[in-house]
This record gives sequence, C-alpha cells and structure tokens, in this order.
Amino acid sequence: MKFATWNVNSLAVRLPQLLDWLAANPVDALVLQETKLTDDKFPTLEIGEAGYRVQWFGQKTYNGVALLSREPARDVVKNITGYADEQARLIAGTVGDVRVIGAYFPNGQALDSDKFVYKMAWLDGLRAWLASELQQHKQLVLMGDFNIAPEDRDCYDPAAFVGQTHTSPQERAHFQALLDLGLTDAYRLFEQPPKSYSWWDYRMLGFQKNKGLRIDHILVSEALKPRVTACTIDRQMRKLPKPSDHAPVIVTLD
DNA sequence: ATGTCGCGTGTGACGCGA
Repeated sequence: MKFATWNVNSLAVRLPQLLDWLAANPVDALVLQETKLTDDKFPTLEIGEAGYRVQWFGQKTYNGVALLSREPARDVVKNITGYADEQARLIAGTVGDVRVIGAYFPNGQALDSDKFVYKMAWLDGLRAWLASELQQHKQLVLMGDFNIAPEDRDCYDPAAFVGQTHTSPQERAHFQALLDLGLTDAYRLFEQPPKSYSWWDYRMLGFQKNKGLRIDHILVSEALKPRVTACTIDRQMRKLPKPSDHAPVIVTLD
C-alpha cells in the first residue's frame, strides 16, 4: 500500500506533471495542496481517466486541497470540524481501512504577523479535532505541507532561520504535540540521506544549491507504524520543467 | 537579502502570497 502527498502550487499548471507522476507512481491515495482552483474548475475528468476517484475542496486564488484514491473515499470531511476557517486547507476521507487526512498548514509569514496568530490557532484546532479522529480511526495517516521544519536537520541553515517562521520553537512545539497524540514521522523511521528536503525556494537557485526545508510530512498512527516499510521524497519532480517548489513524499506500507 | 513563480486584475504591468 502506498500513500503520498504533494503541494502542486497550482493544479491548473501542474496537471500534466500530476498525470505523468500517477502513471509512474501508482498509489492508493494521494493528497494535493495548493490546487488554487475553485471547485467548478477542478479537473475531475482527467483524474478519473487516470484511474482515480477524487474529492476536492478549493477556493479562488489560494489554498485548495484534494484527495485522490483508487477506491472511493468514505466519510469525507472538508476543513477541521470545530474550527471555523474561511480558507480551504484540509480534506479527509476513509480509504480502505485507513483514515487519510491531507492538509495545507498555514505558512505564518512572520512571527509577529496576524498570519502567525492564525497559524497557531489553526494548529490548536487541528490537534483537538485530530484527537477525536484518532479515537475513531486507529489506522490514520496525516499528510501534507505542514510548513514546519521539525528539527534543525530539516533546514539548510538553521541559524539563518532564527526569528523566522517554519523553525520557531512555537511551531516545533505544535509539531511535537501532534506526535504526542500517537503519531510518528514516517520519514524518520528510516536512515535517510543527509540534507533531505521537500521544498526549495524558486529564487536564488534554491534547488540547485539544495537550500531547502523538509516541511512536507507523513505522520502515521501507532497502528500503522509497524506496517511502514519505506518513506521517500521524490526529488526528481523538482528537476522537471515548470516544477512545483515542493517535491512529493511517498510512504509504503505492507 | 530576495534575483521566482502563480494568481487576479484596468489584458498587461503590478501587488500579493509563498
């Protein structure tokens, strides 16, 4: 069984790459972030022809998420139940016997900004809702663009990020709080190459210089953890023409 | 620090977000 997450940074632009990727990387479920499409513009036909069922939840210009799966997703939820949010950032559904949650966490912009206040509140809402989801679904995977680099080794230059978002103690405490619910970072279950990142700034040759962050994550519940056999970042996708700034992350379970 | 993208908009250079 395989699950994956990818921030596509506009599905309108990235649809050809998505279809190519799915053909080369058959998965049971894939969550997308930053589709940047209103629901009426979602490419259901093309994704259906690729052999996937899809649930989607978008808005104009920003954000937008989707859940693709071989089998239809059941009990689909859009955004965090109990947290009123005007931004389309989360979609969840049950695929087979696994609760699959795809999320686009707020960026936060700067530690002293209103957007950071929103990020903290969103994370509070996520944790509260996730606790109840875990009670109902022992087999659960939370995937997406977390916009948090959980450890210094997940950042190309931790010193340069002091005082900025993505590596702050507040954000890392939230990431740890998710782990404390009984979730495990699947990527760190395995020995990985040093300087492994999932996002690189488009500017200043970020990818070419490997100046990146590991901010796209797959967290698995205790019941799923023993079944995980691999977790990888598909850096190849960042080398294609017109790449997203994020690379897909894939987890394999037996 | 910001040199790149993508979006939406006074359809075409610009402001915004990341």
